[in-house]
Amino acid sequence: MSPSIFLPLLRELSGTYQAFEVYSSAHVRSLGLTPAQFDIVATLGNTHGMSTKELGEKTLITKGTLTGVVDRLADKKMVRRIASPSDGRSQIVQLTPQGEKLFARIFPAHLAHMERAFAQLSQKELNGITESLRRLREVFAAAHSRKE
Amino acid sequence: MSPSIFLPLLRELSGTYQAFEVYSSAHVRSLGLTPAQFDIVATLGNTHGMSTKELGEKTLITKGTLTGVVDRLADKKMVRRIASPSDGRSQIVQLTPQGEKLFARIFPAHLAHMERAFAQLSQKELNGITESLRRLREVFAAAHSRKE
DNA sequence: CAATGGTAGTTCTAATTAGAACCAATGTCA
DNA sequence: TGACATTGGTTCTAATTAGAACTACCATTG
Repeated sequence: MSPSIFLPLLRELSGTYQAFEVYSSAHVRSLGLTPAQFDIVATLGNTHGMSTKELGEKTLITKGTLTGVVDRLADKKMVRRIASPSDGRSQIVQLTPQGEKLFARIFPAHLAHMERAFAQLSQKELNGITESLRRLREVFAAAHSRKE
Repeated sequence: MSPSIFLPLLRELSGTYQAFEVYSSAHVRSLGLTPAQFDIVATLGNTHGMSTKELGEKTLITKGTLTGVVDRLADKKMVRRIASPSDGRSQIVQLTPQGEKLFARIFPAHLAHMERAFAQLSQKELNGITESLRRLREVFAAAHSRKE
């Protein structure tokens, strides 16, 4: 296989993700949160909280990073940590009432912002793109699990 | 439009990019470079150098970040900065002979690593995914340029 | 040619990032 | 039960990140 065959795909993947980041994170910052903080608040919204581990899995934020992000949200009184009743090692992170209010204010606003972008896509296009992404993810996951 | 319609796409985009990062950057680090540094070396390879501005456009690295990344590569004697002959504000960044050797060693190795992942995809799948990414990028770019 | 506005890079700050080392709690298994 | 590996979180370090303010250098226009 000639290498140049998949290089355009990689460039497009980086460029597309970058375009998403620029569009999304500018809006998130205008709401007063960093993208990582928004991710946490959005994930905790409408739940009773979850362990740091689970939060990391859902947000794709590494555990080492997560400690700092949660620390900063806790400083702002938006989340709190409570001990897990079932596992002495585990912390449950949950929104405070103030965090709930924040969630209610910014989450719909951000959804509306993203919706303005996606209005350009038909349902069929949307599904096709999602499927392409899923396939590509599988490819990397499979290659990764072959461990080399 | 119900919001939930595009959320799976966004999750998939993040997840796919993350899977790519994990697969690619673990290998890059094993070669002794950070992903950003690799990006710079790969972009400068087989050229006579380019301005910091151009380098930033090709690698999608912000100019503020770029200064530090190039600094570190310059510390390792892999790149050097020379004044632009035509523009007094501009710097040309180029690989040193040592940097060229590094490029020759790691670029093909990394390409081969990526190729192991892409071997699973047919040419047709590859084109389809690339097209999906391009379309999605357009959507964000268009929404972004409408400035809101 | 002087004023003015734009551009290329650097610097600064706050935050995120991955990865590795570490600690405490948990699970396993003989 | 007692050794031992595993797991959840924190801590530490080096690097990247975006964004904003700043400097130096163009370029344009009157």
